Amino acid sequence: MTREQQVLFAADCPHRLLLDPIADKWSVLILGALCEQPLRFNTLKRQLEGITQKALTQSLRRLQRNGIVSRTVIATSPVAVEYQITPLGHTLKEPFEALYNWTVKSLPEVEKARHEFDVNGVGE
Amino acid sequence: MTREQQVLFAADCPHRLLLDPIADKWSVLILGALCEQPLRFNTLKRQLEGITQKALTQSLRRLQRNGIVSRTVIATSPVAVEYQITPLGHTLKEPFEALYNWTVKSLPEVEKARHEFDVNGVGE
DNA sequence: CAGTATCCTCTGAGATACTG
DNA sequence: CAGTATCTCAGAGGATACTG
Repeated sequence: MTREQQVLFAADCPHRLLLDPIADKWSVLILGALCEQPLRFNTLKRQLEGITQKALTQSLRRLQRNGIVSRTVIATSPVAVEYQITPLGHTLKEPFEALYNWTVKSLPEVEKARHEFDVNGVGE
Repeated sequence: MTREQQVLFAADCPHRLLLDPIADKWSVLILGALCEQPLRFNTLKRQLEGITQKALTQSLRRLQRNGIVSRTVIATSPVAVEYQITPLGHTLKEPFEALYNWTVKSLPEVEKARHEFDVNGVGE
């Protein structure tokens, strides 16, 4: 193993750990929505069909803490809260898209492999 | 939201779902190890400090089913089983590295944001 | 050696109700 | 509107024992 890869794949590497709170299912979807435009809590919730209030709050807090989104309270009545992607958060778009492009390109081959496996089993 | 992004971030998109069984913690580490050279079950286990037999077996099966690694039984006594990355699996290296490079570049700014958040709270 | 099989724990996701 | 507080419950994951 090269030195580069030892670092790249070390389990406790702080760089890799950084992805854990950012790359989970809901966070990626939130990022996608906010990349387009700032959104308020309930608008966001409506856009992410299936997310619970609790999950949305938790994800937003995590993203905010990591500097990926910002939270702005607008003192109307009732209060409004706007979430917005930060410049740092915006730089995530490119690597995420690279990964997404891989899935688009590879899905047919993966599906072929799955079918093969499901028919032939683990192989002896 | 552009059409492209609606696709990119749709929760039930089969392309995105493809990442779930591949991009989890152990799978990435296994991929990293196998990228260098084929390895046998217990060698792999020793290299991934902290993984249980169960988790390793499960991850390897999942990766095999998705066409990312291949499994070869060598009929010695006792039996040997060699795991090897497939050409398809190898193409994952590049997008994964792009993401890793992002973490390296962004960690300082993220740490600054975390500190800020932990001191000032959510902000009102 | 390379796994299966079982049991057990314990987090964490979801549903529900409440509030400034 | 934008959350917090509580409860419950399934299931992921660990520890242990067994096997071709």
